Amino acid sequence: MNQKKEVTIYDIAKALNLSASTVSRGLRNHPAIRKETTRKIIDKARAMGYQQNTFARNLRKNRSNTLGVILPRLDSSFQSSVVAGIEKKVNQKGYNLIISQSHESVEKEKVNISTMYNSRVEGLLISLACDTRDLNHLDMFFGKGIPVVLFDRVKVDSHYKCTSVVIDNKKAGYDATSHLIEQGCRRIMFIGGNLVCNVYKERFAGYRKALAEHGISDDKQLTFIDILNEETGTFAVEKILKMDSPPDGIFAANDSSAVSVICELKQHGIRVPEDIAVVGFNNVHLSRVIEPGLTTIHYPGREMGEVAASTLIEILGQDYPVLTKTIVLDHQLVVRESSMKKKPLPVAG
Amino acid sequence: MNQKKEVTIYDIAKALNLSASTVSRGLRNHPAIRKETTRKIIDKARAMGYQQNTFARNLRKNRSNTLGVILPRLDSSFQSSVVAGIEKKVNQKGYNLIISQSHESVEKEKVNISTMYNSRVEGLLISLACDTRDLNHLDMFFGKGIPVVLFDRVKVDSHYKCTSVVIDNKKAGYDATSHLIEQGCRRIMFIGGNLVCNVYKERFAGYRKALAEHGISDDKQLTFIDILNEETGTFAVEKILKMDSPPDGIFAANDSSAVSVICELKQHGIRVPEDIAVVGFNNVHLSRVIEPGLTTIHYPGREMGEVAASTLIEILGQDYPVLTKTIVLDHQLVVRESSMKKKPLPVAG
DNA sequence: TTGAAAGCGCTAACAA
DNA sequence: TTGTTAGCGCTTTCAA
Repeated sequence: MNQKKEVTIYDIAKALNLSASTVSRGLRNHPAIRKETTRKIIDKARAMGYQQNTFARNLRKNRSNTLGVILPRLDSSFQSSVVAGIEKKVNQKGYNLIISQSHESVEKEKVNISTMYNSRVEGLLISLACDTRDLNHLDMFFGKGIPVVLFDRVKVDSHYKCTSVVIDNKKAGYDATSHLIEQGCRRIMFIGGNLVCNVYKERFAGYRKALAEHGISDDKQLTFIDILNEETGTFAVEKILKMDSPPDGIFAANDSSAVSVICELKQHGIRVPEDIAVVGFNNVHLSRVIEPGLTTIHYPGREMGEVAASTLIEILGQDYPVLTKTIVLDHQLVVRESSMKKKPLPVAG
Repeated sequence: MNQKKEVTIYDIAKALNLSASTVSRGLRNHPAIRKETTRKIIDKARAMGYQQNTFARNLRKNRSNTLGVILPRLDSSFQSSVVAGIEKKVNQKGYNLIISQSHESVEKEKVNISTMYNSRVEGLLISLACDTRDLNHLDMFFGKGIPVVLFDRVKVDSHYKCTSVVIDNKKAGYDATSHLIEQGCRRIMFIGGNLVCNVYKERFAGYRKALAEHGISDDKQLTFIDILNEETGTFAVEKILKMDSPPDGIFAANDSSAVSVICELKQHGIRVPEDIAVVGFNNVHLSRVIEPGLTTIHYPGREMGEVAASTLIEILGQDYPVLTKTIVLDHQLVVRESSMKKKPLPVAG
């Protein structure tokens, strides 16, 4: 396929009886070229169907004009909204974007990082796989001074200089748990993902802090760690059913697990929130649709993507950028029926 | 940033007292090079931190090793699962992937197409914006023989040669509507998006065919065309409430609108399925969570992405590829409670 | 205001 | 089995 010879600046030069350098300048609107000449060059280029050869340009200028994103999975409603935000910003600023998924595995993540490096991305946006324990595999980027911006799933490591965009997960976990306590819950179960991952670790820390502050002793039995997805509920509820003294509240570290827990509880005739109140995390669309409506932490995915992308692009434009900034976005507790033990049920929000 | 001089094959050649071409060959495991030499070259390259320069290689070989995807939006649970499938396959085959969103606008789509073209993608995967009326803006690709694979939102145009991956939307619309008729519905409302878009147009055609076959005259009042999203229900139900003889069934051309319709109906005390039965389209996770469970058309997003990507890569590998193939994936009607007027409600599936 | 020439790093045809 | 050489298309320095 794709045989036809490309039109080059030499072809344009010949057609116009100019030199290639003049054409090159004209095409980029160089001030040293006479307006008329520039005009002629651009017209001719269009007429001949000229298309600039990015490789030659990049080779010459040693720039790729491309940014990379690596994230655990694209088919997650939260993560895809983050990428949507990233893509929008990056595109706006005239960069290209290459994307890959780590499928929640450090090993795949390493491969992706190499690929990005070899593609000579000028900057990298990354949300870590849940089993990533350190940032060593990003060494090649740090070593060459290619800026890396971590978002959402980050790792703080004083050794490496990079920017992060996050929310205050500990505070959010604290807010969620405190809300359950205010609603009268005393035995609150935590359902979370791999604690190697900052988001779950911190949400868990916030949960424990809230319990401690209210003098509630924390019962190991009430900690349930697993992969969080649409099946989490099956296993979590199975565990609950076997307990001598079951929980009266659940804080699940993401919405899909929270929703699956609610579905499963309902199937076993356990009432939500009367028997067990539930709070989730993320405020995905689902949480407004399920009955009872899911109380959850709202958390701006699209915005997080836009901020991460803007920050990276900003760094790229600076000669002496600050590389260790941490940007913390706001979160809010959105109260719906799934946690309202006290007041009469309001209309779904 | 990024000042350090790169290691090139010349540096390796010098260090090893070889020529650059030998190094180039060794690096790619060329059979003509002695095993021992190859080994030495590779070791040295690693030791020196050599990183191959893709631009020079691409410039020389006139290949980019990159594929492009353009789709309406990344933050849609269906579309993001398609991209997830695409990314996986493309990555597996060693290509890079660049992605952009048209935000459902032909104009943005045109810009994206140009960018992809300028990035010299070797092939393009595209799901059209809903207001795209023809494929003229893809001319540059066809003209240069760069293969284009359309998926999901396609346009059939005998003028252009390209491959499509779709489902049989008309049949699916027919299936959905027939099911409602079997359940005893006689006044069935169609809720769809812009009919310029093949998926809505065909689902509508299937709907009308089913009505016609059952001798149900079709009432213009029962056709509701709008942007399909989480707010569609508000407007659709508003219309229903004003009708003299309201529908007893609704076929909504995607799940998010179907779900929003159900929520809105319930809020107005209209029972689903008793008063109005509802069928959606896509089988997103949501449809299993809402109550009553949403009857819908299952439609394999991830698989569609994988098939589209594989097809494109296959074409790229052929000297005389067949470019006008249409691949039709299976769909199935998934029956849940939202449409079960007749039988007692089964357990949610 | 324009042109000549060198070179970015790599590959491949041809020669040895 | 290895080396020589030319050139992919562009930008940029230096000269005119």
